[in-house]
Amino acid sequence: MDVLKLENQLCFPVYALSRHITSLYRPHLENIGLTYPQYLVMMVLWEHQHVTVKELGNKLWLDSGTLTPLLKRMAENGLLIRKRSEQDERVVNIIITEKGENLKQEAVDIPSKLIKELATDEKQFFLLQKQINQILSVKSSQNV
Amino acid sequence: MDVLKLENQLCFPVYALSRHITSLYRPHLENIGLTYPQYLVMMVLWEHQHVTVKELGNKLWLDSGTLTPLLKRMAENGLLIRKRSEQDERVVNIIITEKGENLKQEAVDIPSKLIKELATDEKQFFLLQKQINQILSVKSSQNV
DNA sequence: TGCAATTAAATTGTTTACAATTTAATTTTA
DNA sequence: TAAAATTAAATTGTAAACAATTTAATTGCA
Repeated sequence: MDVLKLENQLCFPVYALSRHITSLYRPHLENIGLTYPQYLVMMVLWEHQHVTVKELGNKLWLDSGTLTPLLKRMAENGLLIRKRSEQDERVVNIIITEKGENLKQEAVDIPSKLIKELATDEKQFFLLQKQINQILSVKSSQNV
Repeated sequence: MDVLKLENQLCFPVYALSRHITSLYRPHLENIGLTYPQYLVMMVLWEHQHVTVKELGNKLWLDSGTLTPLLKRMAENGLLIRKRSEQDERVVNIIITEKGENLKQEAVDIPSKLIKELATDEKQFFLLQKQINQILSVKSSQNV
């Protein structure tokens, strides 16, 4: 087996599926004014109301180089507030706003829509990780 | 189950794993002067020697907006030549150079290194897609 | 105590991604 | 055959990602 053939790669399907999933989310998230990484931030805030940038980075595996500009954009859109901690001036707290809280109602139907788009039924969705290649071949045949 | 909790997402692990894999590739690819998407292009060229931008886009699921600047950088690095087709002036052919061909020898050991870094043995690697969450939880515990 | 080490964000610079539009060439069809 | 439709790349603009560095605050320890 030629280990440098694209078809023999196991990493490429993960990379391609990740972008495919993001593209499925995009139209739904666009309706509520979010990008996919911003949606991930909102999910953390819907659960916790406030987190530090550091904590957010640990949960999403993103560093401040990615998060700082992303959170500034979200603050401009009124979804959260960036507030430097008074106990430790190095720390920046990210606090969800009323507008951010309200957005949850508009987002609540998105996951079920994604399930429908990614797979034919819920059961198949929960086997997703086992079926990366199969789903990619479906997308592939749709595109050709 | 709260469908908007991060821990209940099935798409986030795919997104996180994809970035994790890229970060594992990075030091190896840096040694031979490639980024991960550029490495994907080289794999196509090592197999086919020449392709059109359109064909490359179909294989990698990337559009000309991504590929054009990426291919220009690779052409600057001498890995390939961009040559507009004479039969159809709309088409741009991407042709691998001698330097690009020679790079394959330097890349040939990378996949086996990745297997070792992603999983403990080759068998486990081939179960990768079934184990996304498990591998992510390993990475998670390493990071905390 | 006071200086070195560590830590948290921010900044800088480069490289993807990708939507939307533009440009130029080729096909189709009225 | 000439205008309309289609196609392939390129361009423009925005938003991630992330390495490397910088800034400023806090901790640790000599």
